[in-house]
Amino acid sequence: MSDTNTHVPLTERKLTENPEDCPVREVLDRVGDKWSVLIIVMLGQRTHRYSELDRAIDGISQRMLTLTLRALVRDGLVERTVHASVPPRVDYTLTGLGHTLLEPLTALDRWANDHRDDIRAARERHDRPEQG
Amino acid sequence: MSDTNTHVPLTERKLTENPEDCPVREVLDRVGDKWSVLIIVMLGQRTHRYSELDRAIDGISQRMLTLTLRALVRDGLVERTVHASVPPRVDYTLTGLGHTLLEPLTALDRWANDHRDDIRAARERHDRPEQG
DNA sequence: CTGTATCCTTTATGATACTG
DNA sequence: CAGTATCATAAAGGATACAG
Repeated sequence: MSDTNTHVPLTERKLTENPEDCPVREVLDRVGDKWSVLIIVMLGQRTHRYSELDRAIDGISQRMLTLTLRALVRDGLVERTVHASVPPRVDYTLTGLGHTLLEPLTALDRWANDHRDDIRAARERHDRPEQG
Repeated sequence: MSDTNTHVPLTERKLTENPEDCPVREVLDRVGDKWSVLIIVMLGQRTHRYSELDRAIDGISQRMLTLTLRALVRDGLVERTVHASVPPRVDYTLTGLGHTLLEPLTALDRWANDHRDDIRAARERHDRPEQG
C-alpha cells in the first residue's frame, strides 16, 4: 500500500499545470469542481440512489449529477449498481478508494471551519476603503 | 475523536452549492482553481518575488499570476510587499493563515501520491472495452 | 425512476501588446 | 520589473424538453 516514507514534499516537486508532475493538482482536477465533494460526502454516509442524491444536494441539475457521478465512477471512487426492477433503481456506493479520500477532505473541511472567519475578516479589511 | 473542538462532521451538514452552508466547498472555491495551490506551495518554501513565481510555475501567464496572487492577498493567505527600488521589486509571502492551509493541502497531496495508480487503473478498466 | 440531448450563459484561462 | 488592457477561446455549468 502506501509507503509514507517515500512521500516527496510538495515543495520539492516541479510546479506546473501538468497533473503528471503535480499530484495535488491532479486531485483538485477531480474533486475541485462544484459537485464532486458533495456527492462523495453523501456517499460517505451510506449508499444512495440517484433520486436521493438529486434531492439531497441542493441546487444540482440532473445533468451535472449524472456527469459528476459518471466521472467518479470512472475514477473508481464510486460504484454504480443497477437493479433490474420496475421502476428502475440505481445505487451509488463509495468504493474503498473513495472512502480513503474522505479523510483528507475532512482535514480540508476542518481547516475551512477553523478559518472561515479569518478569511472573511481579511476580505473585509481588503475591500473596505482605506481609512487610517 | 477529540472533544476539544466543535467540528461538525461533513456528513452532518447541509449539502448545497452555497458555500455559506458548506465550508469544504468554500475552500475549494478558493484553492480549487488552476494556480492557487501551486503559488501557495511556492510561498510555503519561502518568500518569492513576482518574477520568481512567474519563472518557477511552469505555464502560468502573467495575467493569471496577477489575478491569482490578488485573490490570495485579498483572502489574507498571502502578503504583498512593495519595495521602493529601481527596478521595482514586489515580494509575496505566505501569511500565518496561509501556512496553516499547507497542512490539509499536504494531506491531499499525500493521498494523490498514494492513490494515483489506483485511479489510473480504474480509469483504464473503465475506458477499455468490456472483455470479461 | 434514471437518465439523454440540446441549446445557452457564465466563468476561467490564454495570447499578445503595452506601461510606470 | 511588475504589472494592465484587450481580445479571444475554452471549459463548466444551467434550463428545458424528452426517452427507455
